[in-house]
Amino acid sequence: MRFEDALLESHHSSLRHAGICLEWERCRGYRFGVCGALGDREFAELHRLSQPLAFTAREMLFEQGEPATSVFNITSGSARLYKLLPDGRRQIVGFALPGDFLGLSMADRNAFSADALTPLAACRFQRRGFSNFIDTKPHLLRRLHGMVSHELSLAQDQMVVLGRRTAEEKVASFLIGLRKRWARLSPSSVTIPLPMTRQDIADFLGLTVETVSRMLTRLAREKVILIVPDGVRLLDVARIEALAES
Amino acid sequence: MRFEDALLESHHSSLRHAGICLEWERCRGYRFGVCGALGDREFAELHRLSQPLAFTAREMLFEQGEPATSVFNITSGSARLYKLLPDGRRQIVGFALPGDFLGLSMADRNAFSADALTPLAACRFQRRGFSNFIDTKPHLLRRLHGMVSHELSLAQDQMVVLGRRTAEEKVASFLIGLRKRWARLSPSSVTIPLPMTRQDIADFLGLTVETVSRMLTRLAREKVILIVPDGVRLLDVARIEALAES
DNA sequence: CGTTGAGTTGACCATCGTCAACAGGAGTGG
DNA sequence: CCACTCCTGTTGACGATGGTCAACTCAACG
Repeated sequence: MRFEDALLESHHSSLRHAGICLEWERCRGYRFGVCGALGDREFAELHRLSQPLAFTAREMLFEQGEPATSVFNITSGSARLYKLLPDGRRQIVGFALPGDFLGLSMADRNAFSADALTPLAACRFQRRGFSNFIDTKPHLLRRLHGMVSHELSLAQDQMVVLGRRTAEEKVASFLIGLRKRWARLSPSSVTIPLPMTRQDIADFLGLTVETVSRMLTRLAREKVILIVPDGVRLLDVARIEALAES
Repeated sequence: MRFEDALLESHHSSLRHAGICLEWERCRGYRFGVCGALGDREFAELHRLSQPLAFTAREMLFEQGEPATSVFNITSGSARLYKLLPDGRRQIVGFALPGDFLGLSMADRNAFSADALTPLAACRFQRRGFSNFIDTKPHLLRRLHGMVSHELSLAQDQMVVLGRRTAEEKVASFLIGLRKRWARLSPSSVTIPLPMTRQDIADFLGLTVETVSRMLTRLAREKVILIVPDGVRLLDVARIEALAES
C-alpha cells in the first residue's frame, strides 16, 4: 500500500467512526496553517463555511485562467500545481501537502492549474464567504499575508534552483525541501514519500525524466539515498545537504 | 546622457524648486503602488513617517540575511534584487523600478540583497512605524496583500521562464516583461531602457553573458529589435511577443 | 594615453536533452 | 489464470543547446 493510500485509508476509517468531527480535528491539527491564528470559536465559525470534498488521483481541483471561486485547505493527500505553455511544455510551480492552503493570492483568476497526485481530501470555502470572514478578522489577514510572503520566499528560492543549479544539485535540493515539509507532518518518518512521478519532479526542476532518473540512480549508487517504492530514504544527510546548499 | 541620469536630473532640479514637496508629488504619482489605496489625509500621514534617501549606483539598499528593518518605496532610478550562492553563483530575483515597494514580505530577515543599478531615490520607512500604520488601516493591509500576491504571480511566471524556455525565448520574454513595466511609467517611450548589464540579465534568466549577448545580436540581425545605448527598441513587436508567449 | 570594465564574437566542449530499447507492475479481458 | 496493453522508470548512444575560454573593440575615466 502506498503512503498516501494509507493516509487516506486511516482518514476514511476515522470518518466512519467520528463523522464530520474528524474533519474538524484534522483542520485544527494543522496549527501552522491559516487556522493556527484562530481561537476555538473563530475556528468553529470558519469551519461552518467549509465544505468537505474528496478527489480521486488525477482529478482537477481548479484550472489555470478560470475565475477563482474557491479556497482550498488540503486535509490529506497531495496535489501538483502547474502552468502549461501553449506547446505543451509544463512547469510545476509547487506541490501541495496536507495543511497547505490554495487560492490565498486573491487574484480573480487562477494563475495555475491544480490536480490531485493521490486520493485527496480538502475543505473548500467559497471565496466570497472566506473573504467576508477575513474582513472581520484583521489578525487573520495578517496571517494570510505572512503565508503568501512565505510562498513568495519559496518561489524565489526555487528561482535560484532553476536558474543556477546543476541537475544533481536540483534533485538534492528537491529532496531536502520535501523532507523539511514532510517532517512537519510526520516527524518520525525516515522515508520521504514521493507521491509524484519522475516526470513531475522533472517539470518542477526544469529537467527531463531521464536526467532525474539518472541523478537519483547516481545518488543511490553512491549510497547517498536509498530508492524505495513511492519514496526515498536519505542515507547520507550531510552529503545531500552539501549538494543542496551548494 | 543615460535615461536614468536624465530621470534623476529632472528629479533633482525639481527638488531645487519645490523642496521636499516634490517627493510628496513623486510618491503620490504612483497610484498603482501602495499609496494608491490611500486618501489624501492618510497619504500625508504615511508620508510623515518616511525618510527620503539617495543612493549612488552600486550602493546597497540592504543585504540578504540581515534583519529587515526598513521598507523602501523607489521614487526614481532602479535596483537589482539578488540571491548569492556560497560559491558566488548569483540569481537575480527581480529588478525594482520607480513606484515599486521593497520589503513588503514582513519576514524578519531579508530574503535577498538589493543594490542600486543607477543613481536612485527612495522613501524609507522604519518597519515598526510602517507596521503600526497599516495595523490601523485594514484596507491598506489588503492592498499590501494584493501586491505580494502579484509578486508571487510574477515569481511563478519567472519559474516557467527559468525552467522551460530556450535562451532566445528567455531574452524575448525579459524584454516584453520589462516593456510592460516601463509602459506604466512612460507610456510614450518606444525605447526600453536597460539600466542593468548583460551579466545582470544573464543572472536573471539563468544564462551566461555570452548567450545573452548572442541572442540580442541575433534578434537585432533579424530586425526584431534595435540595440541602442542603454536600451533596446522593439521593431517587430508581434515576432518578439510570439517568442515570449511561445 | 593607459587602464578598466562592458560588450561582442569565435572556437571548442560538456551538460543535459533526445531517441530508443527494455524491464516491471497494474489493470483488463479473454 | 494468462496474455495483453499501458504506463512508469531505467539505461545507453548520440547530439544540440548553451557554457567555457579567449581575443578583441570600444567607451569612460583618470
